[in-house]
Amino acid sequence: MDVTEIIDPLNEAQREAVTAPHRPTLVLAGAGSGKTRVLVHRIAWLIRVDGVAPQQLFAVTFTNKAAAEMRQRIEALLGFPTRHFWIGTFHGLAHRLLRIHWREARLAEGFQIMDSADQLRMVRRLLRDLQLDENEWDPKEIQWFINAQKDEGLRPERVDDDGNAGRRQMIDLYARYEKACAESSVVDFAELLLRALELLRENSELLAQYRERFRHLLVDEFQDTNAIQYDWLKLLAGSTGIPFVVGDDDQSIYRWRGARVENLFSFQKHFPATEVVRLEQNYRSTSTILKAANEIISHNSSRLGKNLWTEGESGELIKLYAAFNERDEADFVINRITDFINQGNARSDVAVLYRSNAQSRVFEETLLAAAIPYRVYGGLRFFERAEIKDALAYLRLIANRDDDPSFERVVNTPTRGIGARTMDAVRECARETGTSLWRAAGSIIANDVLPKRSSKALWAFLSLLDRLDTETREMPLHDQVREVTRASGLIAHHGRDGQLAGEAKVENLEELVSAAQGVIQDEESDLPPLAEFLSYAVLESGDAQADDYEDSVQLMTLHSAKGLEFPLVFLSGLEDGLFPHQRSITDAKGLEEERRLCYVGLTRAQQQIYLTYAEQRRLYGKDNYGTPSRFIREIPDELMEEVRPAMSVSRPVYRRSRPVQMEASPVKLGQRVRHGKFGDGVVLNSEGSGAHARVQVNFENGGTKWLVLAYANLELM
DNA sequence: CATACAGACATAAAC
DNA sequence: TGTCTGTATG
Repeated sequence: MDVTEIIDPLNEAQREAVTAPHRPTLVLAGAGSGKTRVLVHRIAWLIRVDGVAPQQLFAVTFTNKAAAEMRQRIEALLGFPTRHFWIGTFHGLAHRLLRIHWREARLAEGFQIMDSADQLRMVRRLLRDLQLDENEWDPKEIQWFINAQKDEGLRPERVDDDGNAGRRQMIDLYARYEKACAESSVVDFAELLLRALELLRENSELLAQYRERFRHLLVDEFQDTNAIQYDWLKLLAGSTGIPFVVGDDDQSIYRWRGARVENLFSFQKHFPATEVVRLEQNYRSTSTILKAANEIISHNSSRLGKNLWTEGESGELIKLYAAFNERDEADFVINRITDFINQGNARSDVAVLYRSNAQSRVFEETLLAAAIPYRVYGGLRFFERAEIKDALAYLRLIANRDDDPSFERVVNTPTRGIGARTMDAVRECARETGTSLWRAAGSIIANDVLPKRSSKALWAFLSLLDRLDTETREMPLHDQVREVTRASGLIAHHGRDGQLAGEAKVENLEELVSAAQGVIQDEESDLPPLAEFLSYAVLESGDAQADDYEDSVQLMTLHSAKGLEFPLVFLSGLEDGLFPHQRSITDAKGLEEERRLCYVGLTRAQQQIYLTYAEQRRLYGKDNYGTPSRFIREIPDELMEEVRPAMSVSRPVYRRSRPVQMEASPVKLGQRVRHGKFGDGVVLNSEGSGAHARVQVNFENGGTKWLVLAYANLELM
């Protein structure tokens, strides 16, 4: 067996991880240390050397992009297709399980998935039905609440109201929301995970079957897992499964989205025989950049601890530019970019990073003025565009008539004389009889309670859908999609307006037809092509500007930069209040996450990084006078040089001042402590105060533990 | 029923 | 400040 291909390109630590014995393995992989490579080679090793069958693998990532890249690299290494491998996102794999076992999961066969926008509409409708004021009950907040509970694995019955009336109302809304979802046979993203978890938890035979099958559970970006995702892993692993997780606590930047770095800390405790491998050699950045990154992140306390190093050169110093205002900042950045391009470099080798999306505007305007092509990450994606969602709503209704959110969306799009009064009557009827809008509409027509004209319009809509269903059922998917966009009147509707925008919408609808052509059938879940396409549209809605192949400068938030790398990086808006963001600045955990974000930003750069801040910044129409970010101060002077435009009056170089200490908790994160029984360790986390204060300690001789401060008798060192 | 206008809203975002 | 959403209006 030729294993050189798998082993040769690896360094010692990577090799140790890839060839690790079949027991729980935790790979702590620093930025640019070859994390994906390790996962890919591990899978190849398991198959080629250890004789593991592909169907015994269960490999999870967070994005479709990461899953696709993993697939592609495995195929390149193994030389055969991985179509039937269980490699995908948590949501994608959960969905696959639910499609196979929809009956056991108590779902309708044709259940549909709602995206966050659909979910918000659903919440709004619920509030309207209950006649609750949207100003008092913020739909977004309710949506957030519901998702947060689901992310923690909590059904309404199990959420504690803390004796708080407002909270009780939220819980009630959550319960009603669940009921509405069930009546419409729709599930939201969090529901996919929770339902799949419950499916396995409540069906011991199924669980046994899958435990037997999936022996090797591989998880990418483990620091980003939330409570249910970790529960999933633990449940599926049982005592026989072999988890192999890769993560970096220093790159955990999604706490606000439910991610728990703690999962990384408690992994060893849950899987006692865990082998830990640290990947600390970096292949991406110059040593100057790495030193700065290491230095910054060392100001964080709750860390497992890692130190990146490189065999590479020290490279250029980090450049710091103090701009007068945000326009000056953009001018400076774009001038540097112009120089870089004029030296013969590709535009796509440059990234401009910022903390919040609002900052992109000035850069866009300046790039536009300089006629430099650019690409902004984020924004509306193809399957999220209004006209596409309209078309999908028709298709969803064909697949599942009870899909209320879709019904609401298109009953009167394009307009067909079904107004607010008619819909009020339909909703009222649906609520009273506890059925879907579709059924309610049918019975309202039958009972003849509406004015003739309204009744006729409603009937026309119902029969349009029935007709579309029967007439297109036997067609190939893309023909069905084409026919639906035409017969629904959507094409005519957008084509009619004669505007450029309308033309683009028609083109998008045509694009949807081609997208339908490319759908690949999942053999195991055996979905009809339409259902396959619809779930693909929600779960894999793709990039915002997928069609942009022109060589262009990359503009994105720090969050979307994670996982990417560029020879030249600009880290902009380094002002206290902007980065770190105002809303995280007063909270120790929030601030540490901001610092990790800064660490992520720095480690994106391969050769050169510029840090910029503005002394004055106009944001949302208001002028702000910021102080330079504290993160700048945390970089040693000798790694940085201040640059100023040739013409400007010289000013004193920005001086470091004492960092401000802010910490309410009795024991500081990062504090070294000694315990009578467990020995020495480092405080990773803390919660509560006074008699209830607890701290999480990472002990040197194995494992992390939560201890009640009042009893633990910890000795501070 | 399309258009105009007022008002809300702006941390980050994958599925 | 600019954009998006919902509603008032002709």
